[in-house]
Amino acid sequence: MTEKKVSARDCLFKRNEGSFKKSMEIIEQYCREHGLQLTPVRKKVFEFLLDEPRGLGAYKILDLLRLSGFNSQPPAAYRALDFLVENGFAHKVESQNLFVACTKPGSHHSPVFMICKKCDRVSETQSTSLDANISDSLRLSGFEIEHAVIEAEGICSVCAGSGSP
Amino acid sequence: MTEKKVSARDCLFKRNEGSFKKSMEIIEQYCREHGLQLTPVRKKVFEFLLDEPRGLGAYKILDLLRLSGFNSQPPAAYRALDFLVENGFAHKVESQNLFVACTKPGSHHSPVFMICKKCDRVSETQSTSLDANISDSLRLSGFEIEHAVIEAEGICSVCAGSGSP
DNA sequence: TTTTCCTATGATATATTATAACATTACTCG
DNA sequence: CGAGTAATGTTATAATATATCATAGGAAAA
Repeated sequence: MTEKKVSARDCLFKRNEGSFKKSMEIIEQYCREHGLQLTPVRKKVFEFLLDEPRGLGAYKILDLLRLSGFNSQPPAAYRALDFLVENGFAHKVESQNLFVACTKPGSHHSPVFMICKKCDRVSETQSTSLDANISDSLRLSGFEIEHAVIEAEGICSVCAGSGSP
Repeated sequence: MTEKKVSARDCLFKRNEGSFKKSMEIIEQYCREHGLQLTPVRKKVFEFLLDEPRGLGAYKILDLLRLSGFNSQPPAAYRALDFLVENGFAHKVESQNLFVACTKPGSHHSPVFMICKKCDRVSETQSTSLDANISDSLRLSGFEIEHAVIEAEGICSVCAGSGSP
């Protein structure tokens, strides 16, 4: 209960190269094993997401693609994002219209997001007990959950700890 | 294999006139007591929301306003919605870009939505135990929640045909 | 009463987010 | 090869949301 409180991706304010490489390797392997095509544009978009803990809007991604030599139109970005989201490599944060790399790529799960209003960082956790609670609570009302969007806005521990914004 | 969508109005639990009037009366009183101006356009938008359990998009509301003789532009709809949401009379369902009347107007709370994929009906609950769980879970990671978006997609009890609501 | 201020609304324009539709490429597999 | 599928290119447009400045209208101060 002491170790796994905060996702590594967000807790520290710097991306660590080890986990970056690891995430990329994980999805590369996953794609090989599942016959999925991790095409250049899809891989690039995943890189962008890995590199931005605050998440990226689709049009920001489009800009970045163009800067990287992909002369893309909106559908190119959305298609890459669709691929990443469908395969569990990324998530859409609905309340912000923004996309983030998944911290557990390839595993199907019900993510919980924490969005810091000060630093805009988006952290992801998987709270199984929370999921269970939601399921229980809503199942009591006879509702069969297929998917849950859980997004908390507030102040992250780092920003709360530091005196100034 | 396309399953026929059930019209929300054919759904079992129909909107009942008593609770409609009650909601309107509640927010009228609340506005009187708090010096808030429940102007014609604001009141009309709240009526639209009360009358549509599937929720309404901002531009649908704009259409309805025009049909009601308000010759409005988008900001008119968004301003009315801002007013209703800020004062706890309505909510935005982020994952659907759609607005619903609040079932507990005037009280500040953390709503949980259930969105049925078959009948599109949006139901709101307030799960205090759920809130507590989310708070606890995230507070463990040092995150201070200010607001939580919790939206479950699935099949409602009526559409599932599974027992009582 | 007139002025002042504040709130709400009107009106125009534009920003942002997302998808439809159809053409083309390219990859795989028989 | 040739047919079929997946991915991408391309154009256009839909859907959602906000910025900005102008106008109106009532409450309250002067």
